[in-house]
Amino acid sequence: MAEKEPGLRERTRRAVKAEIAAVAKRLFVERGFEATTIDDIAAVVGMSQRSVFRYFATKEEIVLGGYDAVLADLLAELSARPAGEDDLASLRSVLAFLVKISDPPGHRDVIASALRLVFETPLLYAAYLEKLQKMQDAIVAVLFERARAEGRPRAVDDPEPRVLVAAEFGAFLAAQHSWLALGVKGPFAGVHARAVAVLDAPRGQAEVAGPK
Amino acid sequence: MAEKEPGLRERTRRAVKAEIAAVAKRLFVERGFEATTIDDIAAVVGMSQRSVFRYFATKEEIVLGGYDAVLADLLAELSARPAGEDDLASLRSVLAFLVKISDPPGHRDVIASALRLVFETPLLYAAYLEKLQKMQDAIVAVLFERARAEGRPRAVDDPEPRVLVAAEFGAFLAAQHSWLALGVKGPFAGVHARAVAVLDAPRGQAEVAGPK
DNA sequence: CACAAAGTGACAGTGACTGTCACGTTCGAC
DNA sequence: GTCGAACGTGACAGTCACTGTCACTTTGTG
Repeated sequence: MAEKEPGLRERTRRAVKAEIAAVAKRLFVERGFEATTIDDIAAVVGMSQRSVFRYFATKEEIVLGGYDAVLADLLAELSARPAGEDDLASLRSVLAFLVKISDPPGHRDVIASALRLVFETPLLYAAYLEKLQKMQDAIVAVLFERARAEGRPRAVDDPEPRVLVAAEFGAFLAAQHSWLALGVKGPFAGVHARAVAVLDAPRGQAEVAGPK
Repeated sequence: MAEKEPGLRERTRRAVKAEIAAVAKRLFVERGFEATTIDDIAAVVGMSQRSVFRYFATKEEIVLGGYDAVLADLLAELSARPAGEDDLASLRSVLAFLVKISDPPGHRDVIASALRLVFETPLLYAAYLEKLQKMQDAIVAVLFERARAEGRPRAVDDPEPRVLVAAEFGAFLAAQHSWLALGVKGPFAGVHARAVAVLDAPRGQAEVAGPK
């Protein structure tokens, strides 16, 4: 629906967008997100403030805009799951995808500074939480729809899909925090696996001997 | 630390604050959050825009400011738990408190419109997510500290407390969504219990027969 | 080449929020 | 009771994210 072959216009647009984002991210990391104005960014890129807003709707989008594409990919991954697969299994494959792109090989230092920026800037952190929530809402909608299509419709107030999705995303976010606390060293997948293990541990008697 | 006996100055301050909040919430529900300016509110209350900002740091705080007190109560509840109690049990008592105040008897219609306002206004929803996250962060910090004080310190990158807390809060939020989807009918505690049951169900084979 | 669509700069405007200052009120010491 | 300090407020000016508009240029297309 939106996937045509590039086309020169679209390609320049993407290039400009990428340049703005690159410049902006650098300034944000150097001076801080709030201390950097859109005019600063526009000046460095060499365009008017108005034009920057033609590429990004908000200041936060400059940093987090990439997650719109991620959301689309997540949904694609989800609808590629075999019919009849249970929700948790589908969900985990979606999360595995998210985990994969959260630690692209060879870019760990870039990811680290970006992650730090987002987690340490309240405005960005709030926007990030909103993005994660949007992903969850979209996934939940698909799970409801899938249940309906497979002849086992769920009541509108059935909390199960929401809870499952929220728990998985909660573990994902917790893993990102732990990874950051660790200095973004080592593969994220390992940290995430430990987080998911907490979810899988039988409830009611927490305290499974932790790795030490 | 902040709990002294009222004192006239403090009492008037709280009264004014409550009046601003009451007026603002009415206007927000009537005209929408974004369509209502601080000047509108100031005009109705009969004060200057500047003065409104002396009571509330941001527009969102007018609606969500109450959660600062909730956070304090949550932490009080948590530190009142018996030493040695396992994290999940303590956590559940904290959540029970949150559930309780989320459905105060006799105010369900007020809660319903407030909940709808928050969930349907992106700006407010993001701010609400941020508040919930702040609560989680504070609770996680206490759990880490408690573990240290009890002689079983956790590694800084141990994801367990974060995951447990995130899962519980995820279930809470999911329950609020389900409650809203249901039209805010019936006790919230019931909806919440169903949500928590999903967490407690053994993993790996989701699909426990749902209520029908 | 012509023409419509798309991109841009310049300008003005809104609204959330902040700093500052002068003025009036109030609280506590005496 | 009174007086000075602390506090609350209105008025005003300023910043910054964001939006609408318009005239102008650039560019893809037939």
